[in-house]
Amino acid sequence: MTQKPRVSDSALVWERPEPSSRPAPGPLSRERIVGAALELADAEGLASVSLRKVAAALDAGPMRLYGYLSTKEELLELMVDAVYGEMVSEGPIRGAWREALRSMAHRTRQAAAKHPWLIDLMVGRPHLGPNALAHLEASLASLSDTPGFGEDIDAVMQAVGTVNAYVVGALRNEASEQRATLDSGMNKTQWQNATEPYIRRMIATGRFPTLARVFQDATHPAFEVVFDKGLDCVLDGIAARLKR
Amino acid sequence: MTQKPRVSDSALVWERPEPSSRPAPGPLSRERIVGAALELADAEGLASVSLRKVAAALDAGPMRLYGYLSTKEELLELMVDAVYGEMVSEGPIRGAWREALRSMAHRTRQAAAKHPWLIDLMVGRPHLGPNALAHLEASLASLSDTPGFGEDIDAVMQAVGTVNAYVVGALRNEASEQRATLDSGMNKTQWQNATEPYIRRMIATGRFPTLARVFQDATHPAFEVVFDKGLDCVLDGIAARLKR
DNA sequence: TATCTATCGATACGGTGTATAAAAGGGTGG
DNA sequence: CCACCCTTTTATACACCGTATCGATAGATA
Repeated sequence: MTQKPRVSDSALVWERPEPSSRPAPGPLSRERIVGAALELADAEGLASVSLRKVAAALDAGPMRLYGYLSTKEELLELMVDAVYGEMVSEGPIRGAWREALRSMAHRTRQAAAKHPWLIDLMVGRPHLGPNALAHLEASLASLSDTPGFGEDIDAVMQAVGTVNAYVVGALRNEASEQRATLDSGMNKTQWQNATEPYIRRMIATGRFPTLARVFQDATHPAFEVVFDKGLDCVLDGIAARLKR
Repeated sequence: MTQKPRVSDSALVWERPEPSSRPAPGPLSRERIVGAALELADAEGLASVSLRKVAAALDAGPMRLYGYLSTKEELLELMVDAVYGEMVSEGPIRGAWREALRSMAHRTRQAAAKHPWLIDLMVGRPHLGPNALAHLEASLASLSDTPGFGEDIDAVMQAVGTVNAYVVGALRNEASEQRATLDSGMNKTQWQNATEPYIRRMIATGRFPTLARVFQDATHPAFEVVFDKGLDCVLDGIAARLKR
């Protein structure tokens, strides 16, 4: 049985790279499994994270993973918690409540930028892993000992929850807008060229006058600006309820 | 080839119901397809919405659907837009900007309550269907002619976007918390009994002092209360930025 | 009525998560 | 040192998925 040569590789050994260091077939661990899953997700998207592929990346059969996980869902939870770990390891949160909440939000946003699949996994599943709890604890702590909140633990919880809700929703917005361009094989201008005529035609029906004004007159700021403005808005709301 | 009898049915014709009026094998339409998909999703969850099952519900082969859709993704988009249609058909939005935004948020929340799968489909995909645009138009319109916003279309867009982001994030929170109990075959108390000891053990490590306080001292209000408080908070933030 | 064409359906392919059971491996008792 | 048992790993298999391909079929047109 002759091996089919891979045309993508050079024919000469000398300029052919070594077979990208496969992880030694040695012992497995949850950490290594999650690591492989993260790499796969970062490189090829969440859809490519299948138990078979993750296992293959570790030179193992799919069923081997079931010694460490009992469900694919658990693998996904571990992936989310691993990212929370990255966020927590950036160090403690400094500043008064407003700065604290803002930097929590920015950390999440950075994590979602680094791992575009994160936001998809954050929705639809509660975050109970140790790192997620640590992240939450950090948020709560930096609020609970700030002038204004004092002992009102309910207000702290409410504030953190509201900001988190906004952050998740806003990141989803960004993600779905960016993904629609990139995910479907099109590049950005291709997608714009595909959807803009549609929007323009819809507007031409006259049924969406305000939308038309948005389309024509509005300055469409960068994602980050929109995110920060909305965040400031939420923070203003918290501030307003604080001094009462 | 003898047909295997379905044990769930009575053996006697007399008390056996007629085969629940299958939709005549007649002509298909996008509307009928989406309707079948909605029914399936409402009854058995989003995971049961497969092209095969949807087609079967219409007495058709799976491939038949590809005359009306070119992808399962398109079916999902149509489902979302159908729900937007329900929301829009509840009539125009009344009141000044604050009431308007509040009722938009509540409409979305009601829709998500009626269709638990909705929030899963709202994330990860832009809402460009005609009904989604109508819903957005309604929001924008009711803000753009309200004292305070006046001509500032950017402010209108920002306000609507922020509220929408919060709503989606908050609904995701509710959904994932509720789903964790119901979705995994457990009922509510089962799930609580499964997770509470874990949380308690994590707290016992002493690494989460603030979380511990939340667990013990906080009053855990109903979902709706939390939602409304957060919403009011966001609205306060908008109000604060308005008078400036 | 005959032919063309658009639609539909059967089949098939490659993929998925995971249940089941055989195989292999390592540690322990005889 | 061998035989046994138990745990870990692997092979196989199942049911299901989205959808590409292509022959059958039926409706419309010449």
